Amino acid sequence: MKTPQALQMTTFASPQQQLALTVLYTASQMLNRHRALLKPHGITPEQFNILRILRGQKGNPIALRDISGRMIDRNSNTSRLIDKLVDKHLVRRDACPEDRRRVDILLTEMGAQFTDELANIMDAEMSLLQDIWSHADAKKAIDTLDAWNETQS
Amino acid sequence: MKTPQALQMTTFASPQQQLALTVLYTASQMLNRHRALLKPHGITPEQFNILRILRGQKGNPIALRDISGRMIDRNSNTSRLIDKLVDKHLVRRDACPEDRRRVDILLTEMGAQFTDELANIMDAEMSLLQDIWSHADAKKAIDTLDAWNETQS
DNA sequence: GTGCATTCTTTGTGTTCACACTCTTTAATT
DNA sequence: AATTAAAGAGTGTGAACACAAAGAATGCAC
Repeated sequence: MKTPQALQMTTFASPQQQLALTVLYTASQMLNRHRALLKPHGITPEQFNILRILRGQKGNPIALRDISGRMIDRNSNTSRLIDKLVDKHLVRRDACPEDRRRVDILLTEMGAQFTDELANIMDAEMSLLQDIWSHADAKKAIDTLDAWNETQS
Repeated sequence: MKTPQALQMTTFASPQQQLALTVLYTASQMLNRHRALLKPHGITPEQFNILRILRGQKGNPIALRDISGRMIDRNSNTSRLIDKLVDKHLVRRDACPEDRRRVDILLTEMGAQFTDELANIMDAEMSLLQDIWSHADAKKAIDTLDAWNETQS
């Protein structure tokens, strides 16, 4: 019973098509798992994604547009996600001196501490992957998926 | 430059972790692609997913509960998605004679024809995958991802 | 039969997303 | 310098989702 139950009943035209559905299914499950892990801390995976990007800046401000570029889902909703984080006092909005169109985003002290705690939890979860996937298999699968990603725009 | 731009700046703790992010990223891109393909026909990937399941039934009714089970995203919103399809006259809701808790879902004639047209478009898209992934690579990647899926509940 | 847990569907609420648009500010063109 | 084009951030709208709770129907224990 290797194939997930949700996809079992389907007959696949080709392994390629099956892989496409497996990727969609796996990503959905992963996101659910992350959501469940973060929920007790009152934050969503989408919001945590932004916190993680800001954490990588180590205190330096970053323009909102650069955050959008590094997000998994490029969306036009970064503003609204930042709103939520500002409401929770985890993040600060500053005017950018050089270009007044831009807005710099910065972790607050509280936000930095909060992000560190969550990062530990997520790192622990991520480290479990090493028991599931071998080094070589992971690299091989990355190459395969990236071959498709390259064809996109 | 094989790695997608959105993930380039990140330093990965391990290939395993990189694979996890690559899966999330790839799925997001795939869904965007499907959304763009279906949009001119006024339907979303989520709605088409249901139509495709119904098409597999070849005219036989199927309980709403079974549709939920076969969807990529198990959600509690199947009712509302069906609502949209009923509004478009693509699908019919019938009372289930044996168990009055259940609701049978059935493609209308118009829905069956509409689904066939869309299925052709999506099949054409899916067949492009064969130029990108080899038979063996696809199978290998499926095995890798399923190894993780098995660990989930 | 009566009571009670279970199954199945629906609905309320809040969040996130895509798409399209506006507004302000900067850059480019002439 | 004035006009036009482009970039960046925010917002209105509709769709989909998770979570939770409701309601109706079934099955089971007693």
